[in-house]
Amino acid sequence: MSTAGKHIKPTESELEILRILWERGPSTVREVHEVLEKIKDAGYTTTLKIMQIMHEKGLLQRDTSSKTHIYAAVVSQENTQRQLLDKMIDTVFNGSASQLVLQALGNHKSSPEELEKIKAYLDEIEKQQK
Amino acid sequence: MSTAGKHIKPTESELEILRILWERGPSTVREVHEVLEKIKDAGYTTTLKIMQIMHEKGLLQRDTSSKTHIYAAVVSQENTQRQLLDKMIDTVFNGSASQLVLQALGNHKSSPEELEKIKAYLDEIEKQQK
DNA sequence: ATTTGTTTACGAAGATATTCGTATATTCAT
DNA sequence: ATGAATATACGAATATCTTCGTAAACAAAT
Repeated sequence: MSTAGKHIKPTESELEILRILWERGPSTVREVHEVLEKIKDAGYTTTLKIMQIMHEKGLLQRDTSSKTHIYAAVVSQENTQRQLLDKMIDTVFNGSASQLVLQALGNHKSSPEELEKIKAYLDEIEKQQK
Repeated sequence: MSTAGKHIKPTESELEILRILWERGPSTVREVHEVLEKIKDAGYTTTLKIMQIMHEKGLLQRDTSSKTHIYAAVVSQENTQRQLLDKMIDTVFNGSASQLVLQALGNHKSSPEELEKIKAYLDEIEKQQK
């Protein structure tokens, strides 16, 4: 099964670490922890432990060739986003993606450029459906 | 603090029950359980327990005037949707609502009517921004 | 009134997530 | 080589969620 097909369910803590790894690319525990500390207070071994567990679960891969291991996300940000979004649409928005879209647009200021991008995308979808 | 301001975090099981209560309105444990059974196998006392806990947490209110208690959601569906969506935008989509919107539109077939509705809504937003 | 069925209350077991102390191993500077 | 700093490994405590068995309260039927 490819990465795209995996159905993953990172916990809150795991998601925080994934975000850092997506942002930074492959990193050591220390590097991840230093970023994490800024938004959360946790001990170093806590971060280490979670990353080890994530590795066991297959969420992270690690390079142990040097003493200081280097971890990297196995799952892509996009796939994770899609999975979590799909689940939210299903369980929170009764399966209606457009209901979610309307909520999202209503409660967040989007720039005119972003709105245009969305409209252009809608046009594209409509064309394809014809 | 009003209902709108509460920051709630229902668990998976709690969300399932909330959905049923939003759909049905105030209901007994038995009524909720019978719906729940269709999508999940769980014992009656399990459903009861979760609803009792939800009541303790303030997620549900209950009417104990008759022997068979009647439970109702304290939080509205819309507020819950907004809260969970906000959190997802923040933690999964790096704060970009439009990024989420594009994902949602891309991965779900929406009907032409729904797409039109979204476009109309976008037009409205743009007008307001002028 | 006794039985039968339904409901709530209580408590505890099992599962998972989170946290961290401590031990062990490794590296590096002296 | 010895000591200081840093890394990993391990295990356990704590918290939360989920599940359900059992008991007690209550209601309805016979």
